[in-house]
Amino acid sequence: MAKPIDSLLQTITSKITLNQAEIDFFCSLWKPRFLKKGQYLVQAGDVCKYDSFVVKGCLKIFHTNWQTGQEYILSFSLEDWWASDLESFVKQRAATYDIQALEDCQLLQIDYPSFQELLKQIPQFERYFRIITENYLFSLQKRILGTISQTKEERYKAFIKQYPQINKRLPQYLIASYLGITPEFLSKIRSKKES
Amino acid sequence: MAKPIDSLLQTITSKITLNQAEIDFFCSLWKPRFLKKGQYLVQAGDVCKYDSFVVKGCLKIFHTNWQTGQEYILSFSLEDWWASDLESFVKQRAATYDIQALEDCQLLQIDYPSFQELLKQIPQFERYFRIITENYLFSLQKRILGTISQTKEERYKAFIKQYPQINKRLPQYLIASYLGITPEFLSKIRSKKES
DNA sequence: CGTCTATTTGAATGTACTCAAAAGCGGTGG
DNA sequence: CCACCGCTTTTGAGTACATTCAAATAGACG
Repeated sequence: MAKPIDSLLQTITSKITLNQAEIDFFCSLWKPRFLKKGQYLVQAGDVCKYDSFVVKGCLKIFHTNWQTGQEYILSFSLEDWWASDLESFVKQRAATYDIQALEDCQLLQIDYPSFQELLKQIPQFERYFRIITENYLFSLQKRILGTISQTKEERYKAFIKQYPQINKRLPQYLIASYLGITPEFLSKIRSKKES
Repeated sequence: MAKPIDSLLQTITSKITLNQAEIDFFCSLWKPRFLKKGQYLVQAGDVCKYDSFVVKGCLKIFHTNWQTGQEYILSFSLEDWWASDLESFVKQRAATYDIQALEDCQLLQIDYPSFQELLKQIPQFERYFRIITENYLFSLQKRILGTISQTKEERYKAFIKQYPQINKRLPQYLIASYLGITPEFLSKIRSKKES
């Protein structure tokens, strides 16, 4: 039966090759963590002590405007992806984002000292995290181009094409927040398409 | 008298420490390149063969919609920053962006094999490029939050606050393209502020 | 001075939002 | 089993934000 660590290990070894001693060391650094739906993984203002890998479940990374109480979702973290305020984690500074579980979640966590030790002991991870950071960056560049070149309706259509499973899995008001549109307007877009 | 390579070296050594042999090796990998205003550094469809450091001048990285001919500026590259289609460079695939000089430019370039050799010979650079990639990523995250949470007028105000020098240096229609607004509307925003 | 390009201005239009009310939907307890 | 509660989605009217298009003005450069 598959252990939680296996999905993390598989994600890693699809990009870099490790020997058994490295695998054992790597696996020893991660601790399981469970979150109930609604629980916070990180709260803005705190230092993000852990980088978390999502084994099962789904979270939102968002910013809250304290003037209006309005939430803006920066991204969702689903299975086989990461959930952290990366800037807070790598600089060990106060987080600017909140991270909250949208479903019951199973995570694997590494703390900052262990993360530094990992990079030191197995320098390949320096490369690994450079590459996944780059790939995330490329997706953000595409998203920015979308926001400056498309109408909100076009952005929604592109979203359901790229992430059909997220669109089905999450309520409309969260999708709307991610896209930067009102739930009412998203409702109108959706009803338009079916006619 | 300062050589072009000095500004690159200073940027690098502000984050990592190199010995003299490493400095010499590093400097040997970069070749100067000059561009006249209007010249292309990269054209969409080509493979981005070089990573370029901007010693002097200014370029735009943009995407062209072939249906409409409309250009959308992803970012500007000014002194002490980089100009490349990073995804094209690191994966040696066809570029999706064009890069064009907005002024006469002085660059330093490294080709892909030399870049790989640099990472291999001096693994510290693996770390260095991970860190600057992360920092660029954080700025993109903030930009995305801006696009989903602010009106276009608010985005312009945030832009001039963050990049007053770019706002003065470049014509309005380029700023408008970067912000994803029309030049006419930007004109109206600007005239409003002065009243 | 003339030409080319960039900016400004205004009217008409389109896109998306606000606000309010109604309808849908899932869970819980009587 | 149904009634009620809380939360999400839908719908519509009115409004605000931003665009399009066209024409006038301003600036840069030879």
